[in-house]
Amino acid sequence: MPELPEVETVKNGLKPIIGSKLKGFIVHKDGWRKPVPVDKLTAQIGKPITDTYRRAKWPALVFEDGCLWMHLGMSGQIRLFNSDKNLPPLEKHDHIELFFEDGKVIRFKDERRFGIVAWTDHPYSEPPSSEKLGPEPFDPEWDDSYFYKQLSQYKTPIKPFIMNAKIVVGVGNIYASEALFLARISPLKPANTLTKHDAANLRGKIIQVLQAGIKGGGSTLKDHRMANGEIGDYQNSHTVYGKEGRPCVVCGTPIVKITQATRSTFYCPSCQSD
DNA sequence: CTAAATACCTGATGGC
DNA sequence: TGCCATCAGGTATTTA
Repeated sequence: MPELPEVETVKNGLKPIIGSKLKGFIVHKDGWRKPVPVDKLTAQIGKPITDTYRRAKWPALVFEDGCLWMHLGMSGQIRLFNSDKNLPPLEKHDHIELFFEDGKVIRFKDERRFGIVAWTDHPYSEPPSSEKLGPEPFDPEWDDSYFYKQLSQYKTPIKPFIMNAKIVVGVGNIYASEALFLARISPLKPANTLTKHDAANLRGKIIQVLQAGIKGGGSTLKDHRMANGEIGDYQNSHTVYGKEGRPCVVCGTPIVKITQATRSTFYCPSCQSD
């Protein structure tokens, strides 16, 4: 599911858990890419959630002395139930359950198990990403001159470039194609060939599509769910992603699908010509 | 150092 | 109906 808008939607939907104290948990299935931090979580029993948080595509439950991260991988869902009475039956890939003293329950489901459950000491710490993460797209630190300077240093095609979390976090395969379409920039264009005007334009469109995605509750292609189980809406606003062969909404030219860095890219070869 | 390829895992879909 | 190949929101690790 999860690019920035989907993770932000999940994080916001988990807000009602703030103030609830952890009562216990069950790991129905372990054997993830990283082991579930059972000892760290056990140490939090009796302690309250103080906030919910997001950094890049990592959502977290914040405790007084650390963060429980639940990265959603490609197919993860985090569901919040207000009462342990009349809980729906456990589903096949509900792998972890958190129980709270007030009866609330959080279930982490992940069919493909590309997700990661991890603990870091200190609230609002950086997530356990393997590489140092770049700036948040909505952070004023990520401005036009910073972005342009980054662009000028690499010849990587712009589409995989903006998906690189070292450059800016949160942009995944859907929103990268959508932002480039709005900016009328070819996904194949080398990063260092963008002008200052292109950079400012693209930065604005990235922010625009991410904000619109959040407003729409994220894009549900298959797995994305809000914390209350509802699907997102923003897939209905996609202009190019998944639209291969369909007419461009601007000029009518059929949308083309190509592969870049092993990922599908969709674009209008007319509006987004080199 | 960068950049590209591969691996991780389950399930849906389409061709034959 | 079955079997095989391909593809899917991401990222950590390996290979060049």
